[in-house]
Amino acid sequence: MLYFIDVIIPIPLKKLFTYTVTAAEAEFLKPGMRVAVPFGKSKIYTGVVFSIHNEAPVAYEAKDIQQILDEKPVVNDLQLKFWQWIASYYMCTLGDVMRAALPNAFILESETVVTRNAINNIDESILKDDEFLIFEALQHQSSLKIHDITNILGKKNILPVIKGLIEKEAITVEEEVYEKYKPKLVRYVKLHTSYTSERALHELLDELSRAPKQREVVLTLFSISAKTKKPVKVSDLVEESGASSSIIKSLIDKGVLEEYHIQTDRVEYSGEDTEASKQLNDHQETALKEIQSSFENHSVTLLHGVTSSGKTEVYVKLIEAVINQGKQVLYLLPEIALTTQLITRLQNYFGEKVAVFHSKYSSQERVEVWNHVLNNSAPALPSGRKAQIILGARSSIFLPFNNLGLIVVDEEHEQSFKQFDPAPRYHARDAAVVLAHLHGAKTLLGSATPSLESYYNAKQNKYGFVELLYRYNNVLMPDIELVDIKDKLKKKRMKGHFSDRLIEEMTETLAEGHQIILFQNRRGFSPIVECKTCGHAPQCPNCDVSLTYHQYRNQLRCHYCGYNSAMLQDCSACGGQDIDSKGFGTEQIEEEVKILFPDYKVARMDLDTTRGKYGYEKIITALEQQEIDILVGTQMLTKGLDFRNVKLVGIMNADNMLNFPDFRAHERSFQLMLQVSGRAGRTEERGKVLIQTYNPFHNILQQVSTNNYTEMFKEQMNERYNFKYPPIYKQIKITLKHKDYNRVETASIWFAKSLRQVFGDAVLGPEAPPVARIRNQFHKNILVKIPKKQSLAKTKEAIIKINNSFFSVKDFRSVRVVLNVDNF
DNA sequence: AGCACGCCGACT
DNA sequence: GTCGGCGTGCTC
Repeated sequence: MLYFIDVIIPIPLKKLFTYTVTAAEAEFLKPGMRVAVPFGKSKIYTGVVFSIHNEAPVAYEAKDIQQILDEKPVVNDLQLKFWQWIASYYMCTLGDVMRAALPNAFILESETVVTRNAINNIDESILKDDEFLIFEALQHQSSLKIHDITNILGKKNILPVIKGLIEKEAITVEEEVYEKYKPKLVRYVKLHTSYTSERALHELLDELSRAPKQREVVLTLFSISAKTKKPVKVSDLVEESGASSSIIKSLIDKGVLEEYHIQTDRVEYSGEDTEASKQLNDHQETALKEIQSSFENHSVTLLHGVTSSGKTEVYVKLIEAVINQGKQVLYLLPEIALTTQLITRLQNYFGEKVAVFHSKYSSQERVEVWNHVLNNSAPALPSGRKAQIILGARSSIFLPFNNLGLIVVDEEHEQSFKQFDPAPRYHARDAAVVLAHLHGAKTLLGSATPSLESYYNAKQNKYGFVELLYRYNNVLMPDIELVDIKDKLKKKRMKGHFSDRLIEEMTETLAEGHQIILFQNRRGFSPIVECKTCGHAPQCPNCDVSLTYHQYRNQLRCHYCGYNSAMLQDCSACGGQDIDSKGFGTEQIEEEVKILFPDYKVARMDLDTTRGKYGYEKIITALEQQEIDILVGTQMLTKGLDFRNVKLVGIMNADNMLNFPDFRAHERSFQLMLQVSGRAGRTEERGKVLIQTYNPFHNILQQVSTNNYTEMFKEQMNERYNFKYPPIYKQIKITLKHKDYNRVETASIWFAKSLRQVFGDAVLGPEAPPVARIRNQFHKNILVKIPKKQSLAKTKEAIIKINNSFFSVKDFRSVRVVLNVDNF
């Protein structure tokens, strides 16, 4: 009997690949184990075993696998099912899903290693110059990597050189696979066993009296281990004793100290003592009860809880109940809401049982979290299980859970749960619902401003629905005031971008010793730079957008491709000297505040100031410690931050969000404004929010100022219905990209025409997006709107069919096609 | 996606 | 003449 395995390869190809295995290998292998397999002419890839069978492929000869990489599956059966769902729902390949799901360090890649051919004695004179250089380098080093060779020769195309050397039998090449994950070892020291007796110890100390520094080290070692009663790290010893590591080394060499290594976690769980969860207030208690009873007949429940209503405490109670049943919990949050504030809070309750997983972790750290989750089925620590609660951003839905009991999706309305690039373009909230279903678990969606989709699902009784309408400690919702800046301008009551009302409120708030948050939904100093003489605005050379001025580096930057150049001194079109900045961003607001309130400390929070691992935390801590009086920032400010002393929130300009060209602009503006407003007055005193706008009678602004979610929902749903938008209709966006404009043009017209033959006028476009060229690629969008009663599966089938015939047209082959399901 | 193969322009 | 550009086709 012959044995074969079907393998998922991390490349965007539809098919699985079949390899031969021996009977013994077939016996050992299980789906979800990793294997290294040869692929193409020379590469070795990491594949995940999908199935083991006896059906020999007919059209080709299967290759042998190179080696098995795991003892036990690293991916479980539920995950493989989940991967398949993602691939089919979001129209991508299993390979795409594998790439996104596995920590990078699990996906090994081969490297070509060149070694000297030891058998033959080569006549060096037959070698060309480049060949000789490599040959000579190999006299000194036993092997070279492709990368090294590129460096030695200083040119790109080195393959002919290697080929030449192989032909002349001077070298051999091999593919080597490296395990990328290395456990972290920490160096410890202890006193050598021969000194354990009292007498030997005295002798040692006498002996060391002539080496005071070494004696000091030994004494410090005693004091540390007496204090902590734990093994002593070399790093601690160095720090405590102030001795250099060479002194420690000489003690080890002498045999006084003994060194050893212990494997440790890179990710330390700092949660110390577990604190009991808080007593819920009556409203929270009711909400908890309602959620629990809702779960009895709805596997998904939406919790609509106003800002500062204490949703987290309710989650904590639910989580407690689930982990007491020995099940796992996934707590999903948008990336930027994963702040130390929340992490510490949960660790205080659950200690080591909490593990955190997000994009700022290194790939080594991710492997550790992965393994903790994977091994969770086996009891680990007496105190409980490590990583039973995962607190993570969208990609944590891919962790190897084996018995989830509950998924909490907090800030459910956040758009950052949707991945846009690369494939799989999944929405973590929706995928989480499916994941929970696979585990027979419950899903709780929570938000102060639910997405229309979820609220609609709740209204349709597809989801359960629970409301929490009172703030913690019964603090009143902030008082929201709209300021008409058109009117203020007319009456000359604006100072820069600040109305007299805002300045008044700010002055008062600062005088009372409270803090202020100013929200400006745009980064950069001023979005557009324009020549006053000819009106020319500098453009990005790679994209169809104007460059943005960033004051802190005096740079012009492109927000799409990252292109940057120094700020121009004179206009590149007419040579005029007068260059003006139009519009405004966070940087300019910060500047103006500094001038208006010179005695107070101002800080800014946006993408530019929060780069780096702790950039974000620094600003948050500074605000908490009240080192900052006024914080100017973008979207980031809205994410679940809890500042006690902020009393005033100013929204500098509401109009630029409302006028955004997107069918969700109004919904988003509502969510954004209410979320920012929620930062005001979170303890005792009622907060104040000022919204500056040119159009105070805009329905959304009225709804924000009265905190009227239901009204907003009703009105927006009406529009969605009229214009056939989600959640009434489903939609799939098809984007075509190519560097040649005419090619995308004809290609997209062809594509849309074929779609129309099937779907009629449910097809929109092709249309050029607002930014028609990005990174030198021209874009065209086609939108397919799908009514509720039309089968989604059949629709996708039809699209795939059209896509396939598209690629059989020769001229279209080089056009990139991106399929985006639920592209919002 | 990579990567090889193959066919054309611009340079030591 | 070669080096290096990218169009085309294939990967078990």
